[in-house]
Amino acid sequence: MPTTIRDVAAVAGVSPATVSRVLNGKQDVAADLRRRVLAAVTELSYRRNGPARSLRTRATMVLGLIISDITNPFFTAVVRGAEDQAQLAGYSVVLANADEDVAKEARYLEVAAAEQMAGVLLSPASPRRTSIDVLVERGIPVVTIDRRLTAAAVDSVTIDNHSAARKAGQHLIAQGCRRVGLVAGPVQTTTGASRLAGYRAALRAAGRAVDPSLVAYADFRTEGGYAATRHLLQQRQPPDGLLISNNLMTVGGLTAIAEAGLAIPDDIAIVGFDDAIWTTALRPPLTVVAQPTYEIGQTAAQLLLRRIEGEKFPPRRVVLRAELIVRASSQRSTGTSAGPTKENPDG
Amino acid sequence: MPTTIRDVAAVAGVSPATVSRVLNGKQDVAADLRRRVLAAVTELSYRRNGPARSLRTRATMVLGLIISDITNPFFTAVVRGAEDQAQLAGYSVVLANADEDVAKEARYLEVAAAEQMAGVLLSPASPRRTSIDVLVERGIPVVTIDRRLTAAAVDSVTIDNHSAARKAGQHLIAQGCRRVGLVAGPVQTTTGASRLAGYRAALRAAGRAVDPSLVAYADFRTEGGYAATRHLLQQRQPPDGLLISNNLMTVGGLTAIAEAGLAIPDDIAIVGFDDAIWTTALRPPLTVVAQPTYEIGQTAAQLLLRRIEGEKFPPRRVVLRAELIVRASSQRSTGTSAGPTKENPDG
DNA sequence: ATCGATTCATAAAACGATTTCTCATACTGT
DNA sequence: ACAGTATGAGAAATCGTTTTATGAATCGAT
Repeated sequence: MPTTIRDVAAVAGVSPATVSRVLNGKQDVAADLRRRVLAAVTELSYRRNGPARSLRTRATMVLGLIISDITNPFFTAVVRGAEDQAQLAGYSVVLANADEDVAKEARYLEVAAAEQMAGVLLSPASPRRTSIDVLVERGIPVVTIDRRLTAAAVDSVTIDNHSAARKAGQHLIAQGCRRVGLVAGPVQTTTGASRLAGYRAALRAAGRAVDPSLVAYADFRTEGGYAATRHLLQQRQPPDGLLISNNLMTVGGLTAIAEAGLAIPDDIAIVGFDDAIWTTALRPPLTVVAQPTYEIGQTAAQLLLRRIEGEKFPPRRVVLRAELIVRASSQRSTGTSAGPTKENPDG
Repeated sequence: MPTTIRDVAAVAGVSPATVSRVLNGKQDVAADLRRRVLAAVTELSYRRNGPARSLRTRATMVLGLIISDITNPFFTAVVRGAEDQAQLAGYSVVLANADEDVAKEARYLEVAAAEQMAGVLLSPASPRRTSIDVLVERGIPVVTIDRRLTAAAVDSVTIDNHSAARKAGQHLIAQGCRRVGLVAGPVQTTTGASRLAGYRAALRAAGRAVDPSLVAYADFRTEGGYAATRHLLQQRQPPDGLLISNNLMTVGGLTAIAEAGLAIPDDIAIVGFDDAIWTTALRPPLTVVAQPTYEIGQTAAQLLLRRIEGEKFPPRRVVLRAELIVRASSQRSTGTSAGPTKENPDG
């Protein structure tokens, strides 16, 4: 039923081999033959059979994109960058949602291998327990995004989490916050750990002690952020400035703060991670560490495509710069020369 | 280099045919042979070659998911539902972002046909100009989500947009809003049109005239929502209640309202569409028409899988119920017995 | 005018699985 | 004990494309 390359060849009066060459732009085919073939193709509205092609060439035009949480707007923006870039090169993108689950992730990596995908973009659920051996064995290139793997020597595209978190912390200190807290992500992810380290560096740079009671750990999810923030606010000496390590947790954190009846930024100044669309709809608008999400996806896809083309170079670690966007949620009316305004309810 | 079915057959001391039968659970294979095959499979860590399999069976285990805007959280939630469901049945999901562009969409539909995908989930960019003929010709089933196609007789999963918008409108009226406005989506989408119709129905049911100056049209995007809302607020008689037809436009609308210095809900009561994660982080929390996003994806995938299995039934139009979640952004202190509080700036 | 070099198209062999068709073996019933 | 029937396994064809190896034809140069 479906038209094959033979049908096209018959209509054009040539052999299947010639049709194949025309379609792939290979070698030289006489101009008139090429025209006849192209005419036949459009006449029959012929489309190559992908699987047959893949079988023969031992390669698909498909990139796997295994991300750890598809509901996180950060990743969807990354997906968009990768997808646009892939499409430019004629590749399509297969999306898989590993849900921060190493087992589920492993299953998808196997699928990628079985389907002979051209390459895989991966935000590993764990830097140590995630194994990409299945792909490496088969020569399928991998680029990790947002996070790194400890063992494997593969390309990665991340942001400078440490310095971003440090800058955010220093900003809060400069705004006059006496007790700067942190809602940290899982320390077993490289992002979680780096942001925690950056926060600590900011405190040290300001000559302050790192008070463990000002750090709460959560799981990068909304509920986790809510619980962690609540916990911090219930301390005897709650924070008057808070850095939250990702956008979902920020949503939870803001809810907890609102429930506690605290005013932002005067009772507590807030800096979040990731510049989601809704940050400017908040009152006050949210100060954030903006990650170049689209660019992350784009860069990672470019790197992957170069590997797929067979280009050789030592594993590259691309680190993109995150930017602190200061908005009202962290700007104290009191400014740097802050007096003792700690117990100052909103007027 | 990669191990094939012949290698497995050799190790197990059987024919490739038997290996195939074991792997597909076909017919009866003697227990001891089956054991030997399975042992060989694990020993060689053999994985079937997907393309070869697809070539022979003329079917892939891949579902295409072509959505109109991947940055819209509504769709990512849908994706998640579909993806979970597909995975349960052993299918993987290929994601494509059509960007509300009919041409780009057409290209992806062609790819789906060429790759012989098992089925396609689609949120059509246009009810009329989107053509799924390429797929229908090849017998590839299609289920549309969120929107419908006028011409094609395919299954669809949508929500009851009309009644949802009507209920939202009636709620605003019940809250004492005198001038209920609408930020409408593109009328060429079925969702945009239905929500507009539902809004009008609410006004008519309350015995009010439909004032065209209270309706602004936009494109389902943030910037569009911002511009449309600004436009409405600049009217001589601006709305004191506003229904916004999707979540991205709501973000823009809220920004415009904040810039105008209006207080929610007293100056203007707001109801948005889609219960995104951030709606509860807003102050006041946002009243929304909550769509069962995950369930939409799930149901659509189930329907598609049944079609793929070859089940026959007349085209089904599944309509899921959306729910109005009333929060503070629409609850007037004045209640139903509202007095003339129209020109009341925030205190 | 002939030879050699070049161009361009075809025939046929892969690619790795599934599946039809065939056949050997064992088993049942009389 | 024998004919007939299940039963299970193998040989080989097939899916639609790419690609190598082969060969025909054209052209230029001596």
